[in-house]
Amino acid sequence: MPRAPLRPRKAPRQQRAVDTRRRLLDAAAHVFAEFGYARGTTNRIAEAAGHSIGSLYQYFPSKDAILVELATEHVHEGFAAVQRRLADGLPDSLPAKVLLCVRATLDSHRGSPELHRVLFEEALRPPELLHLLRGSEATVVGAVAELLAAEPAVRRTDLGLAARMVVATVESLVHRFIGWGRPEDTDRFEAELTAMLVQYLSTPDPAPAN
Amino acid sequence: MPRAPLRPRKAPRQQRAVDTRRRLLDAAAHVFAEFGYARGTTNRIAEAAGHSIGSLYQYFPSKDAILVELATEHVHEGFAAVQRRLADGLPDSLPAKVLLCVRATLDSHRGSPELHRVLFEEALRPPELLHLLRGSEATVVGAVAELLAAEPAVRRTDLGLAARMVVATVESLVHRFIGWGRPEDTDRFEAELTAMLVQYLSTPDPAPAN
DNA sequence: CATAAGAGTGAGCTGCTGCTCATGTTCGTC
DNA sequence: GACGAACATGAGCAGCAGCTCACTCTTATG
Repeated sequence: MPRAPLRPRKAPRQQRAVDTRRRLLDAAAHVFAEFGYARGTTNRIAEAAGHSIGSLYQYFPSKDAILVELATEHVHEGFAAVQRRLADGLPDSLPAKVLLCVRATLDSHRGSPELHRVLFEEALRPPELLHLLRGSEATVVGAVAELLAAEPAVRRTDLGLAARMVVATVESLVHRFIGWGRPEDTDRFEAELTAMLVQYLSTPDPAPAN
Repeated sequence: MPRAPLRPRKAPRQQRAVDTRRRLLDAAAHVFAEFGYARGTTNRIAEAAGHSIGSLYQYFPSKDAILVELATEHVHEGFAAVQRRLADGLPDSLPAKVLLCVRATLDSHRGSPELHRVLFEEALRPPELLHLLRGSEATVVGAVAELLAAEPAVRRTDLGLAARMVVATVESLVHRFIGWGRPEDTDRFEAELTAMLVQYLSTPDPAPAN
């Protein structure tokens, strides 16, 4: 399993090549979601895409490269979704803002929770993936920290720490809920998680013991 | 990769066989932690244990069986550690109780966070592992729910839900912190997480908007 | 139409995986 | 010390993984 460069060895120039590349990527998403990374073989991906294994290696230099590409797309889509939600305007109250974050995170997991699991938990060996993850996490934490700074209801002193706590909590619990919870409990879960975070944020720092 | 029964094909009867089995298991823990499950090969495990591959298959019917055994041990050790902590007596205040849970969870992750990740995130394909996980989680949630019920400071009405939220939050955030945080920030993290949970638990259910 | 480059193919190579089994070594028991 | 059972060995097998490459088909362009 030699490490190969992750950039495509050939860029598609005709439309059908673009389509082929897309079909391969979509098939990879399905195959990884269904079989996991180790058992999601490149031959299976090519077959699921309705193409030969040769075509796959025309556009992706290695199996890892497909994974990284998929993860990159997923992250970018997540950011785009948040932008779209923010286009309607940022709500006023702290609970509403927190709820917005929770819903945005729920959205980005809903599509294919299994794929999400594979991308960001099972197969985080390729260094490029780790970089991507850390980078996007840092971006999100930064944005949340700014959001908190502009919100008078927030009483925490260390906003960087608070932002990291919020992001980690939302990300982790949403992930767990999508995986194990029932869809009809979503409203309940949203409310519960939002309540927890709002309480945390609006409590002064040296938490008074009981 | 045919599915084989997970029980040992031969029980050790002499002391040296017991030792061999232990060495193999310990080596597996190291190898899985270092290489992950897919690349943590049985040959590598045997080599790391200083035994031949044949010996490995005397005591474990398959690679999956080793994983499941390792996970089972890890879970049992976790329970035992909590029992030990509780032997000193259950503290009075809610914050102290929550802090105890947080510390117990920190303990069980500290040993080898990478192994923990492999066992409970990367390689959760074998059905036996899933059963183990769900079972132990249910046990923990049940215990926490009872603990909450006996605590007057808790104002949540749905204690089952609250218990699930607490367990999920502690488990997830501790895991994240161990993986990414710096050891010298542990006290800070403990306090922050405890504060968050205590605030959540001691707030009445229909969270008043701001 | 000619033609060159782009796109697509799939048999098959290399390497490594989980695992077997025929054989050798050590132990407990008499 | 003899002898059977328990223990340990490791060359090697079957199978499949990622990936290559010599080849064919399609398309854009003159």
